[in-house]
Amino acid sequence: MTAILEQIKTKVTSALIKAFGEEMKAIDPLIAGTNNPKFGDYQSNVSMSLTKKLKKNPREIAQEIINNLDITDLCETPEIAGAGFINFKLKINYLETKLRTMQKDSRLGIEKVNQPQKIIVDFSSPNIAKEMHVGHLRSTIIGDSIARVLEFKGHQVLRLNHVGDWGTQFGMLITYLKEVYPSALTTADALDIGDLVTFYKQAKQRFDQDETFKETARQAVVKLQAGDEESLKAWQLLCQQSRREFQVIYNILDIHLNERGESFYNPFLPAVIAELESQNILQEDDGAKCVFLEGFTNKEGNPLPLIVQKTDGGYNYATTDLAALNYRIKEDQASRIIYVTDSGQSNHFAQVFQVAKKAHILPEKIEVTHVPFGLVKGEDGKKLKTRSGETIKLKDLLSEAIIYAQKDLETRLKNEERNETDDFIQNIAKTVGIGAVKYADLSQNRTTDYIFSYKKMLALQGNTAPYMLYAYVRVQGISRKGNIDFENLGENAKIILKEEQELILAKHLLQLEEIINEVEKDLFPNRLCNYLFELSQKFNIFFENCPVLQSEDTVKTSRLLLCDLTAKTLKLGLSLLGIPVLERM
RNA sequence: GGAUGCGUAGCUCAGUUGGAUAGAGCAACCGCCUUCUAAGCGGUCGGUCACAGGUUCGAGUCCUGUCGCAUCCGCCA
Repeated sequence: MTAILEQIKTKVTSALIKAFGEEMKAIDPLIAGTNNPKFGDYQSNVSMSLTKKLKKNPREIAQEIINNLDITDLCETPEIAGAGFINFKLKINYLETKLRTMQKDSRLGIEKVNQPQKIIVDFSSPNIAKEMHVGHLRSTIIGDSIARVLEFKGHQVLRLNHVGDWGTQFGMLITYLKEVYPSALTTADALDIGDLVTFYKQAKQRFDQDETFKETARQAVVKLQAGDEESLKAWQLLCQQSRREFQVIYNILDIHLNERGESFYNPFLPAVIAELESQNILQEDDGAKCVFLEGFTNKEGNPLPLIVQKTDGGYNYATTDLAALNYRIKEDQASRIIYVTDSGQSNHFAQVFQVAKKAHILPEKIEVTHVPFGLVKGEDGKKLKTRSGETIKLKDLLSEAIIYAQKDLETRLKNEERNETDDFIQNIAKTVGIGAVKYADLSQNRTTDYIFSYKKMLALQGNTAPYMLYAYVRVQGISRKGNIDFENLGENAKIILKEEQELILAKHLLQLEEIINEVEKDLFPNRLCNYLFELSQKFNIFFENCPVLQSEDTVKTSRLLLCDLTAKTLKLGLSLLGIPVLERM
């Protein structure tokens, strides 16, 4: 089943060719949804754009397009309006049969892509020996949703957790632990992860202040990178412990990832340098090996280098990223690579990609995309911190959301004099709490900073997870009350669209595929959120105005089908955001 | 100084390759539960789309400049 927009596009294009010749093949027919029902459901803006080319007035062009258009299966006769807009109004019986087809299909009529791509989504990426904190929230949630959408479309997705398990930080930590807590380097779990973080901070302080310590730490990195056994053992212990901690969070969030940290690429780093050298783009500057960049300058206006090997011989993250890119293209055979990191790294990625292109590591046909996102800020508009100024641990943030949701629920149960089991309450609190955190993040255009507020994300009205979940619950309420089995409404059950509210809901339901295709292409999950919010609103209006169970048979069946399709759409849409639904709440 | 992003209603934000009258939610005020979960629905109020030019049939959207905010800027990742 092809999205309606695509079908109209194809038909208008062939009408253009018929009317004005083969050269119209390259012209985008400029089809878009209308912003006002009086203009129908879709419009083409192409006539206005062709006036110069064809030396005719736009309404004339529009008329010729319509004369050559074969669209009677989809739409009423198109009308010309305003400056030369062509308005398309979908036929009701077309809507009815198409909706029924969707409702019967487990994928709701959405086809998988013809040519699946191998796509890498690089997201989450916490640092070993540190706890996951609020800074990892967005990458984890947005990356997961993007991966889910691409997987649903049938692509082969490799979800990579590029954990920070290598580099200067380990030299620092190992050197410091050797001094103050040597058993942590030889015994598993000798330290609590929280203490490890404390030691890490102290190590960082020493590193910044104490030159001798700095030098020892640097040597420790070199030793580690050279494969020193004692260092490797210590490093592995720290990694294992962190890994288990991360997994707790991933379990709560229901996120699956393949860990492939920076260390994985360690063996390939020298080859990167050799490659850059052989292509004559490597230069030495102040003892460091660099590639000089185009379009990046320092304060004096001189070109900025990308440093790939430090004066002490160590490698840094640019080197790792180049090696990773090379590996992902050559070994993983990825044709699209997506990096979900904060927008502060935009420069870095632009630089790495530039060098990779220059060095022929990155061919033209491979699509690499940095998917940037803004900061998480507190309600005061500043970077989110605890009251005492500490970074907020992700674990704490998530449990607080669950507690908040539970309190809300318990107040409501009390007011409504409902009695529910503890299991029921726990389950709802978790689903609503975690769903709210995810949804709040995903529903905002990711490029901007976003203000984190439990109160807003858990609000029962507005563009929030609870609102969406409630719409779903309402449908389930109908089936419970009426003892309805949605899967057994009869093969001949029909959707009949009569009321205004039914039509509005129906037309919106049909847009799902267009939206998912957009997210697949542009990687903005907030479009999907917006769609689901509008769907919920439209369903609620339908629910208020169109009684289901009390209606006479054919109307009742038709409305039940609409309810079911709405519920299925919400469930699928939310699942692509990583949010499960509830039967009751 | 340079790079990138942002500036839309009192607040939080949408706004699709430029398209017809710029949209939600919150807040404020007014209505609707003997009917499928009122965690809902309807209504009222609220805008020089930062500012100034430009491009064109048409600009919140594209270009130039100005102002403001944020993030980043050679050996951390």
